Amino acid sequence: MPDNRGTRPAQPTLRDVAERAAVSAMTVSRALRDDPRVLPATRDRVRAAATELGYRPNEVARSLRLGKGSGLVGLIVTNLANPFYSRLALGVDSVLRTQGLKTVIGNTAQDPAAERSLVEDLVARRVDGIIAVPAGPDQRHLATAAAEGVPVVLASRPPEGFDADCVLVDDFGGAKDATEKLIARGHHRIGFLGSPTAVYTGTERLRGYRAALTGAGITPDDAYVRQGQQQTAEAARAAAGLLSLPAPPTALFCSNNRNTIGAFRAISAAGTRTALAGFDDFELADALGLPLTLVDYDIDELGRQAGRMLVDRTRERGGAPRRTVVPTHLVEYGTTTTPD
Amino acid sequence: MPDNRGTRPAQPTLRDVAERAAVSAMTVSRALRDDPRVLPATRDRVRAAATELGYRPNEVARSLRLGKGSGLVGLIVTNLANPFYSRLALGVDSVLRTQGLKTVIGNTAQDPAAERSLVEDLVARRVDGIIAVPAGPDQRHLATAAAEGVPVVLASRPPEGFDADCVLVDDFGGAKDATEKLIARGHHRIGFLGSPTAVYTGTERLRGYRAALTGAGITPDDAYVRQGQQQTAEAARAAAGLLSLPAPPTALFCSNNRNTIGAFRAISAAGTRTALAGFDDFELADALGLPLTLVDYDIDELGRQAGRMLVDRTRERGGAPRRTVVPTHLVEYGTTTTPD
DNA sequence: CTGTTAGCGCCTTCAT
DNA sequence: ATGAAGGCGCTAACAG
Repeated sequence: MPDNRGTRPAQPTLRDVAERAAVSAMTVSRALRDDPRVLPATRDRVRAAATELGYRPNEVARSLRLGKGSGLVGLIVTNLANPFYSRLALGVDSVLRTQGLKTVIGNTAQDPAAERSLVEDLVARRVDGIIAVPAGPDQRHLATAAAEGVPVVLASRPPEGFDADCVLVDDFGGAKDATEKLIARGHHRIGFLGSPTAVYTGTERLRGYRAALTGAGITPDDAYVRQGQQQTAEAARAAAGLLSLPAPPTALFCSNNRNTIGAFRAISAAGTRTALAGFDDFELADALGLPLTLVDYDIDELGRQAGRMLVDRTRERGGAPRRTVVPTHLVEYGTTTTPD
Repeated sequence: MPDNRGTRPAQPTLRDVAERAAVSAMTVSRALRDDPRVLPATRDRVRAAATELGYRPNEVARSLRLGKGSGLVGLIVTNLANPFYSRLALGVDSVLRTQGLKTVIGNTAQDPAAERSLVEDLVARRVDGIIAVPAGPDQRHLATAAAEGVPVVLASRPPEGFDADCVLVDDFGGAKDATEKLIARGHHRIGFLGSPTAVYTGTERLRGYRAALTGAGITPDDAYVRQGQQQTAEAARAAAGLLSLPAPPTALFCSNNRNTIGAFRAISAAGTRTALAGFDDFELADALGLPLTLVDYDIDELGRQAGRMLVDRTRERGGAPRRTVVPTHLVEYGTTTTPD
């Protein structure tokens, strides 16, 4: 991998400003940071010199000297194009920016190797912390970072194999609620479409779905379960598969918005009256001309809580790891069908 | 604004590793970077010591010493929650990462002051460049950064008042094509819904809309033009306003996806057969049960080109500013209505 | 109020 | 093949 950090034309330094203002570098340093010990007249002179030279403090040097972090917090997500992650990022940033911290977003595109190298790079840059939505079950790179004293907060998944703060969604409860709603409407054969099995949120939501069935005296049937779809096209194919079973499900529960949208397309194409429910709200869900039950929750709040936890952790290291859970609620769009 | 960069527990440095491996710091530095001048045996010993200590090279110190950039590129956008910007970010990052550069995303939430301070911070961190989608017409902060030698690339808007590379979309042509399509279907009274007037893309698209009308011998009527809507709700209100005119437009052209979606909602609510066209494709556009003509273009490519331009610029400073334009094409969803 | 000294962690240069 | 000196730009600590 080529190292392309550019050769920068030399920028003026403290000393250049000092020379021009006929003071010492130290005085410039103080004047520019509004140290009250500097004579107002001197301060103004220094300021003027700095402006004339177009002086910019070098945050890199400052950071090194202060021996603290860089004022940066790394946020690791798998796919920024998913509105879920971009909203999360905004929530995180809204909190961090009030604390003078900058958010560096790293996109891993689901690649564990990319995630690992990203973490290493962030640690090397001495970030003040890392907020991550880990892609896979192997979190050793995060464990290492945490062990080296970098505050780590996980969002939407719990830590595996080490201790860290985390902010979760009520995956189990939300999935159970939505499935129960379908059951209450008279559905017995309910299909499940979900993300890869290795993903925590996926398995929790599957658990919730099964719990709802069991609680209603319905035996979960794995023939109605399709897991592993990440894109809407795959999800549509999986849904079509379920719909063409000899005894097709009369309702589908989808564990995330990619699967819900895919299922919607499959149902539209098949022309059936299959009821649809899913995890995650999404734009235009109300305009699809199909009844839809969605498990909604405050993504921004998820991000804000993650940001707050990280800030707390930069202040008080040590202490037991904290875990909070963001609640979910059901949203209904259109009118819901009942089985024939 | 509190400065919350955390106090980090001391991490092992080169010297710590040197002591443990019983060599000098210099040798450690070389060994860790695979300098061939180091005896393999020594190198292994050093490596072992580094691992045992959990040593991580300090990128901050490295960066300072090398006197080059930080290996970071700042990307400034107004609203990450808009899929347009998150896709752009992915396109940019896909190019930069192959060059060993990291993308730092800054969200300004349309606030010019936030944008200014973001630029300053990036310059202070000695980023290797800045890619920006400026929020407003005042670009002096970017001009300053450029003048100080930081490569600046603008995406989707041209530089105002200074020279810089930029990557644009064929705003004029796309808007003209879409409007002509509506005209070809027999529409004469065509409304326009757009973003704030100060935004370049908005004015270009308005120009395209007007050019199509004029070209067809229709006199543009400002009574059919509504500008300034940023959110779908405002756009829906503006569209409803047009639809309730004495002689309502039989078709609407929207200058971005927020306005298109708002217009869609207004048309649905009003129950009219108003034809709809807009700039930007969006997910589920095909599922709205309404005919829709959209101006589509490759956002990722926009990002990739911006990334490439920046990389080029870090290598060869100087030279005339470059400007490229990403082409657009029309996409049709559903069947299109003709005026009564 | 201002200046001097020293050093953050690393790497270039020049010895050895 | 390895090491010692010096300094990147900045600031804390201690003069004066």
